[in-house]
Parts: sequence; structure tokens; C-alpha cells
Amino acid sequence: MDKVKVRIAPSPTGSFHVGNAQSALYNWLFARKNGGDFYVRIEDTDKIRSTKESENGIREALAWLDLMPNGDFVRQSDNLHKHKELLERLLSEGKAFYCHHSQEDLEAERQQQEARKEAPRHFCEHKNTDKNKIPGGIIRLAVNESSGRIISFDDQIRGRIEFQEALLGDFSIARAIEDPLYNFAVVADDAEMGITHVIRGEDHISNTPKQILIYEALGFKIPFFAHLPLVLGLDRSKLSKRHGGTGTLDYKQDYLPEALLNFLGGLSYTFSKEIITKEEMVNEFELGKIHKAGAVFNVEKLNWINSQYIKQLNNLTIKQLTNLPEMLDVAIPLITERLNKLSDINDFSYLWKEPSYDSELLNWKKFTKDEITNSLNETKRVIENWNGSDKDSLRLALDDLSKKLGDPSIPLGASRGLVYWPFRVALTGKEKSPDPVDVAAILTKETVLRRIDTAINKLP
RNA sequence: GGCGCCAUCGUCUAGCCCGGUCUAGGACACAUGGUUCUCAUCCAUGUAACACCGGUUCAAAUCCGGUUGGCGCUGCCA
Repeated sequence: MDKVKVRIAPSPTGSFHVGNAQSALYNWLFARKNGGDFYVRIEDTDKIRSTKESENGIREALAWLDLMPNGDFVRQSDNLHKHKELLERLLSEGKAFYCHHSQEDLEAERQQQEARKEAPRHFCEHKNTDKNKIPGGIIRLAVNESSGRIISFDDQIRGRIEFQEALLGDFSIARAIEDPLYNFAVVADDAEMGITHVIRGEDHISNTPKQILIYEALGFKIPFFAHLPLVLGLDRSKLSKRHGGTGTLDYKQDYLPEALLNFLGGLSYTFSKEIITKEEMVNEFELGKIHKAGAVFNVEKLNWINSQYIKQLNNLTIKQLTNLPEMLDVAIPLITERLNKLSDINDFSYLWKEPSYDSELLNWKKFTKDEITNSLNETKRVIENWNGSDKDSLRLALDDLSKKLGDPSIPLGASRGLVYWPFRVALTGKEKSPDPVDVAAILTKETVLRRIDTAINKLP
């Protein structure tokens, strides 16, 4: 058995799609599981749309996800001389030929076929004329139009898939001798690189019979094919720009790479548990167990997975990720417990800078301004007598205050609000926050007192 | 239009290959309750699905056929 070699072949014409990232993961997993190699080949035959920035984006995304290939990135354009050589061979053997039809003619033909409810295809009469080796026009593969052959392949995920050869037409393989088109370049490069398993998106299923014909014309060994289900948007169509958030790097500022990988992996494969590392995925992974149906990219689930990973992060990593080196370690669990996305860290900025808020927020339920002001003044007194670190003693003192200020006939829980609510708003400026006692223990005693004063002054 | 792929809760799915153990299980989301000043966490509970029709069979989510629907491709893009 040959050593397993797989690859992803993204085109550098935009951001690295999350679907590409999922494809990269499954390819990487398959390679790792089978002791094979994983390659990245930049598909840049479209010279007009390919950009260097896009290629850099692919590198950055892969590096971020830690799905680095064995060896350097391969660039399809570096292989042009080989493509030309192969194309010349096909031409000289009569397996490919120059088609001199104009694009207008081709378009007209296509429309007529559609009107006649026929399969759109172009069988070219130039194939058997003396024009067939004269440069000009595009190069097509000579396909047998009267063939009754069924081209089939055993998809490693879907089972046998069949196509009628006669419906293919003499499809295009190059714009010119030094300008190969996708289907031809992929086959040439995959063969050159010794790719054993082509694992790619479902949108390539209909390219497969064409590629098989090219493999045969070239006399190359046909690899195994496996077509991955598509990553879908909320409307169940292929996830695209209009759905937003299609670029892998779009997730870099809010999500941990392990979380995105975990999410993407579990989207079209069922692992033994919801939260799983990619090393654990390697152990369980079997190509044939990848699902067939497309899966909706569900951000809610991604958020949940991300929150699980954030809770597991150590203090140093949190500080680096959020770029807040001065953050106190004791504050971290309070924050990570409430974080879905990394940038939400700004909701906790009161831990390191003065909060700003509307004075109305200080009022809890139907209490009067006087009652709130009084509560704050009493709380201030409690803080003044507090040692600044013992949370239990502070809670006890504030509970006593609650009993004192509240109606003795109602339970303590209900009267605590009169003390805790304004205190919490004074410290955090928010209506939702961790326990104010926890916050007070993080801020210095002086800061707590200052913020209470600020709150009191806000009230008329 | 042609060709192809797919089809279980709102979403991701288990079960399907080897029919009965499925009054269809789990996770996310949602709802309710407990803890609670608020939020989050945690715990408990709940709502919610086999696309349809026919066949095979004692028995079908599971096997077969058809229909419908969704999606993909249909380029001198990849």
C-alpha cells in the first residue's frame, strides 16, 4: 500500500473559507491517522483573480489552526512547465485538440441545447479536422460522444457514483498551451505529487468524471475520491459571503483555534464526545464515517464550545489573548465563567477602569432615592470597617445591613437587593455582573470607597 | 432545462449497513424550577423530529420502488 498523501487545494482568490478549514481538518486528520502526509497546494491558475494577500491569508489561517502541511506550500503556477509538457503530449497523441469556436457560438449552442432539454455540452467537429493541432482557441479533451460508457468511482464517503461519458462533451482543459484550466491542472498536480486520496468538497463531484478521463488520457493512476458535505448557511445554501462570517480569520479575534476546530470537526462527523482535541479526533477518525448531508454553520454551538475552552484556559494565556497583562489572577475566573467570545472581555472593563453609567441604574425595584442613598452611605460605612480582603466577613456585614434596612417581615433574600443592587452598580456600572463582594475584593478598598462616593453624588 | 448529491427535534446528530430492545437517545438553543440582589456557572425538568406515498414483512426510522423537497454543478472560475 502506498503511503497516504492528501492535500487541500485552495485558490488564493479571497479569504480562506471555513469550509476550506473543515476540509483541511479532515484531510489532516486522515493523514495523521494513516501515517501519511498532508499538503497544501495553492491553486493559482487563474492569474487575474489570484492575489498574494489571499495566499498569505491562507497561511495565516492554517498556522492559527495549527494545521500545517508536511513541507512547504506548493504553488500550482510553479508547475506550469510540467503542465505544458503534458498538454503537448495529449495534443500529439490526438487525445486533446484545439477548438476554434468563438465563445458566442458556444453560448448559442448551449442555449439551444437547453431549449431542447438536452444536457449542455460541446462535441467539437474540429477534433477530426486538420485544424485540431493548430494553436488558437482553447484546448479540449477529446471525449467519445457515442460512448455508452458509465464512468464510475467509489466515493469513500458516498459509495458508488456514476456518470454517462456521452453527456460530458469535449470539455475544456486549457486556455492555451501554457495556460491550463482547473480540471487539467488538478489532475496533473495530484499525479505529480502522488496524491492517494482526494478529499474535497461535494461541489467537486461533477468534476470527478472529467478528471477521471484526464487521468486515463495521461495514463496516470486514479486516486481514491471522498466528497465532503458542504458547510451551509442558515438558509441551507452553501455558506457564502452574504451569510457573513465565512472567512476563517474572521473568527480569530473572538474564538480560540481549538474551539473552531472542535466545532468544524463535529459539524460533519460524530466523535465520542462534544469537547474533543484534534489529537483525540485522530484516534477516532474514519473517512467513511464522515456524514453525507450538508450541515448548517451554527454560531450558537460554536459559542458554547468556545466558552468551554475559555473556562479551561490558564491565567497567563487569558492575559495574552486579551492583551491585558495587568489583569489580576483572582479576577480571571469571574470573567471566564461569563465569556463566550474573547472580545466580550470589554464588558468587564470596570475591573481595571472607572465605570460610566446612568444614575437611574442605581435604583432597585420601587425604592426611593433616599432609600438608595441611605443604603449606599451605610454600605460605605461597612466598607470602611472592612479589612479589604475577607469576603466572608464582608458578606456577613452586608447581610446584617440588609436586615437592618429591610422590612423584617420579608425574607432576607428579598431585602438584600436594597443593599447589593446599588452597591453592585456603583462598582460595575452594570445591571448584570458578578457578585459585588467578589468585585470589591478585586478592586482596592480605596477604589471601592471612591466608586461608592461617585454613586452617591450621582443621586440628586 | 440537464446531470449529480442529500433527506430523523429549530440546529448538529445517535439509531439505518446486520428490521423487533425506539412510547426514537444525546448536544446546542429555548422554556420552567432550584441556588441567587442581578448575571454567569451548576443541577433538575420540559417542549420538540423519523418529508410523503406505495411495496416487502408477523413487524420498517431501519429493506425496496416512486414522489416531493433542498442543495450542488452546469465557465475559456476554482
